[in-house]
Amino acid sequence: MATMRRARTRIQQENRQAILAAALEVFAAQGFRGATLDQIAEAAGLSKPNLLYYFPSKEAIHADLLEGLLDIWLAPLRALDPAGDPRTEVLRYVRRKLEMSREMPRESRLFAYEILQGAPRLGPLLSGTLRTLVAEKAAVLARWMDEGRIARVHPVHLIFSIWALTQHYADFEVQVRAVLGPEGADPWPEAEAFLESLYGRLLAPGARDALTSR
Amino acid sequence: MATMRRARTRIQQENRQAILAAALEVFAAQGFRGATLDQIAEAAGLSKPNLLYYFPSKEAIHADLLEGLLDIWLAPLRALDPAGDPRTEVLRYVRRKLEMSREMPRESRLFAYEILQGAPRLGPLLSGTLRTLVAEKAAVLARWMDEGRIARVHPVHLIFSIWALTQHYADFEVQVRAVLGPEGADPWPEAEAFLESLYGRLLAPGARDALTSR
DNA sequence: GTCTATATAGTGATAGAC
DNA sequence: GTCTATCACTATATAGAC
Repeated sequence: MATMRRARTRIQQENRQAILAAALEVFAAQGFRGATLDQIAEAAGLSKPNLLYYFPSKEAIHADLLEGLLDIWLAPLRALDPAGDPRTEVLRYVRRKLEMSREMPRESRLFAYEILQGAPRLGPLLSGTLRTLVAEKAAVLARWMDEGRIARVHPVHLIFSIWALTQHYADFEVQVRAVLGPEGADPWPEAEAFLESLYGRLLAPGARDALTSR
Repeated sequence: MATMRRARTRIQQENRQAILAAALEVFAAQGFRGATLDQIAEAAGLSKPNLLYYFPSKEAIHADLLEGLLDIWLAPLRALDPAGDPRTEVLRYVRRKLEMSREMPRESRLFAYEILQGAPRLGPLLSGTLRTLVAEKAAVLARWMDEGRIARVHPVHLIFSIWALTQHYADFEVQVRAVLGPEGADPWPEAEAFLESLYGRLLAPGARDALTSR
């Protein structure tokens, strides 16, 4: 009757989750090639052969992790509401995306490794799902610009900028902390304040570029 | 009399350069662990043992590449002139940094892999050289803000934002191109225009945040 | 200086006892 | 289902002929 999950027992489900959690940790720290099954098995508290009882290969574990990631990653952009107030919506998107970097830095790095390598696994999803979603939301932004409700900038690059700025704090966290120093303040609230200023000023409807002497 | 370089003959110098160029290509594409000596040797047009005649190990090649990189990478920030016009200086910095991403995407990715991994090799330089330089230039920016010549934002995060935005176009180029699509315009001029708008508006002295309904 | 051949270590994956 | 032992393969690095 009920559709059965592949993993039947409680222990099996827990072990699968433990493996995925361990693998996320290791892949995010070292990348796919840098990670070894030994490390993952130890972090998961299992023997290597036992780990391979749950997943057929290292590749399969990695694929499992990536599979759901893009959807989670894009949820904040999906939530951008065409019926909402433009600046509120954009600023909320920025805040949510930054929050995800703070709460899920390992997922961010897993994603960063994948893109850096040329997206061998989720390449098709980038040209498919991702491209479609960005086109849709860029159209919403463009409409808001047409209506004069936010300043006019290239909407797709606006989205790129939000990705770059928010993910930077997760992916380059080591550098951020090295520069701020051991006594440095918590970077996250500073980052949030900075990004709010930045996008507040960028999108203010009356905004015009400062004179640039090129 | 003349201080001799270690590599004496012309061929040796050329081979060394060929190896470094090949290694940059491979490391930037696959990361340190993902790269193999076979790939590097083939790209350099040498046999693997011959390659190891020039460098004692894979690690040594990688170290050699990283060694000079930080200085090159930070040259544009070093060039920020405290005596110049604030907005001109910042916008020039942004343009130079973006140009470096366009002209040296492999170096950018080599650097990105290193930071993602937790900067195991150039960690000390980040807390030393880099931190000092950023502190110095942040002080310049802060002075300009005190004088009301550019708008007040957190100067260090301002620098972070320039790094994040410019390097994004090199490190995540695959994603940028996937989203823009096969027919998409050349992203680089678009990126330059976008970044000029963004920093022009962010730094305009009279700029105030748009009202944000949090 | 450059090659062929090979030593050595590490890693993904499997066999088979329990 | 889980373990010990091990295979097969790959990759770094070296030895020694030329």
